[in-house]
Amino acid sequence: MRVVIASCSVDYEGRLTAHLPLATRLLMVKADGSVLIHSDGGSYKPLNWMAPPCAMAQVDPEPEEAEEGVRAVWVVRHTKSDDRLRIRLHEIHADTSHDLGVDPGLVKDGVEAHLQRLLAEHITTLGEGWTLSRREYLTPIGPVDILCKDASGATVAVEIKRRGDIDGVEQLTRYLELMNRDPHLAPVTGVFAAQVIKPQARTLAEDRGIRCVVLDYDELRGIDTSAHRLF
Amino acid sequence: MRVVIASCSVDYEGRLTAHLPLATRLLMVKADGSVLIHSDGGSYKPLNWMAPPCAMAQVDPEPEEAEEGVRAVWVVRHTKSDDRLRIRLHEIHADTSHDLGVDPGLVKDGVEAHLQRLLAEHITTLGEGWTLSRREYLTPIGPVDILCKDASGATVAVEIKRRGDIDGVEQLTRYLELMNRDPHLAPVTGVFAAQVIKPQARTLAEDRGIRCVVLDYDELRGIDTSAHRLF
DNA sequence: GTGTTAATTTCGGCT
DNA sequence: AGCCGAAGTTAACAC
Repeated sequence: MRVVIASCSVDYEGRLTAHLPLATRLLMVKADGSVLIHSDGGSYKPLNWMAPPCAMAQVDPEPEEAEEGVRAVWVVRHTKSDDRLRIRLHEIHADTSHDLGVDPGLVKDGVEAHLQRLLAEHITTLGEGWTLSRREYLTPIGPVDILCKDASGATVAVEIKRRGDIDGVEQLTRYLELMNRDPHLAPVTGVFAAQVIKPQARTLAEDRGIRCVVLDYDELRGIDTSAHRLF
Repeated sequence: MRVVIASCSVDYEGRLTAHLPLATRLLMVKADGSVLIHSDGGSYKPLNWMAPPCAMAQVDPEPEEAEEGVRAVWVVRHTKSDDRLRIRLHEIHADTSHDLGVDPGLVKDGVEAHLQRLLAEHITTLGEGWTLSRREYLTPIGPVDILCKDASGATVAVEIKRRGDIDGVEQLTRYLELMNRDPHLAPVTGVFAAQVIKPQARTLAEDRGIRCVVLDYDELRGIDTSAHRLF
């Protein structure tokens, strides 16, 4: 990885056109050729960048650029699309390279898949006497997160989200429409389960006869929260 | 901005739990206290990070950590939520700081807002004799991008996307349902306009009687594409 | 490889 | 400040 601290201006042309005026920034060139241009604030998103696969070439400044104090010009081109980045370097404050090797990668825990597994294991959270039929029940238009039966034996489709938005309600609605056309399955009712349900999503869901359930991750997970205190 | 190259392991606890095994990485500490942990690949998203507002404190390694070769431990805590990051530094290869100043920020051109303005200005792109009624026509469930009339004077709602996906069709469908319930507006037909329309979105739209139109940005913009060649 | 869905999304606009 | 929709989204997963 190459790290350069320099004052620079940048132009991007591709899916849109964008320009960065002259200022001091951090330029990161990764082993795969990708380039990141970071300022000293904001969040993890760079001001500008080029995603791999791409290639960087250092070219001579145009005469006009040289007059304006440009010492070097990097042209970065995407290999597949015609996205391109022109970085004009003025003053270079630092330029170092380091061999980082391949990263073993991030290990995650606690995302939607976990919510789904936990809810499947504790399906009675949705109601006394409910039973699990299938997880990831495949339909031609996508997988239904959980298919179960309520106490009366009626089929229920459950859509699980971390954050319950209008999109999730639409998704569940499509599944329900499809399944209710199948005489082997119909009638199927819906449950929209999420850690947070947005008011608009709740309104839409209830208007369509879909029940909303707010999930408590820690409650579902149980009492094994005490172990492995790192902080 | 502080830039550190070091072998490290990282644990995150917050909205989820995540762990990074020991490896050499780049650590970026920005002026606002935010921390980014980058590997030498992937794209602009860091392996792990802490968003501002947050604060970093260097603490002593636990005895076990010291035995494993940990030279320093950074604990980064988010100021508002209880998200936290524990970074264990083993070998430190570089540690530099630079004053970057405030960034003037990115100037963009060519996103959805531009498409909408251009199409509104050239509404006859959709058909001879069509006329613009309103841009951003507000409904209780959101704004309709463009409301116009076709050559026969019938009302048409236009949804504009850069990339036409199934979501956009659902959005337009909701607007159409709502507007067609209003006797002052009905009947309203729909046009789904985008630079690219995905096959599934097209199928869904046409199945619902919504016309699909592919927009050519350069064509809408006119012939002033020749100026300002940077590449 | 293509398409679909989630994300510690981030970012901007508007109410 | 909160809500909603877009993003040069990126990333993971299924087909």
